[in-house]
Amino acid sequence: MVQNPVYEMIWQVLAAIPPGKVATYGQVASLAGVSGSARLVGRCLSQLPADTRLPWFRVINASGKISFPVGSDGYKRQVKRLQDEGVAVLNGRISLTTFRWQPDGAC
DNA sequence: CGGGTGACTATAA
DNA sequence: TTTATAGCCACCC
Repeated sequence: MVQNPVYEMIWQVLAAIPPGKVATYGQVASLAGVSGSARLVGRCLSQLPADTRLPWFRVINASGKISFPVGSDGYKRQVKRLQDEGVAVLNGRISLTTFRWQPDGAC
């Protein structure tokens, strides 16, 4: 259950990220109306069920890297998902300038 | 109510 | 470039 509408907003923003693109925690937070609270996004993702349909793997940190410890289970899963969508992960880093999601603001 | 934590970010040195 | 620090907000004890 969710008590806070913020979480649902985050999920909505998350689902709006197109395939082949990525967004940072701060970006998602901003679009969800909680700008400055990137940690909330991280918390929200950490609570997502393993079988969720949401593209949680399209969310990375502002450094263009995956926020999981390198070599961890979640890390490998995220890299696999990203690569499967055509996102290049080189040296554990993602080119934000190339793959960053640029929302059209259509709402 | 207060203190600690976390899949974060921006700024300064 | 990397490290340190402060700010951020919900959740848990």
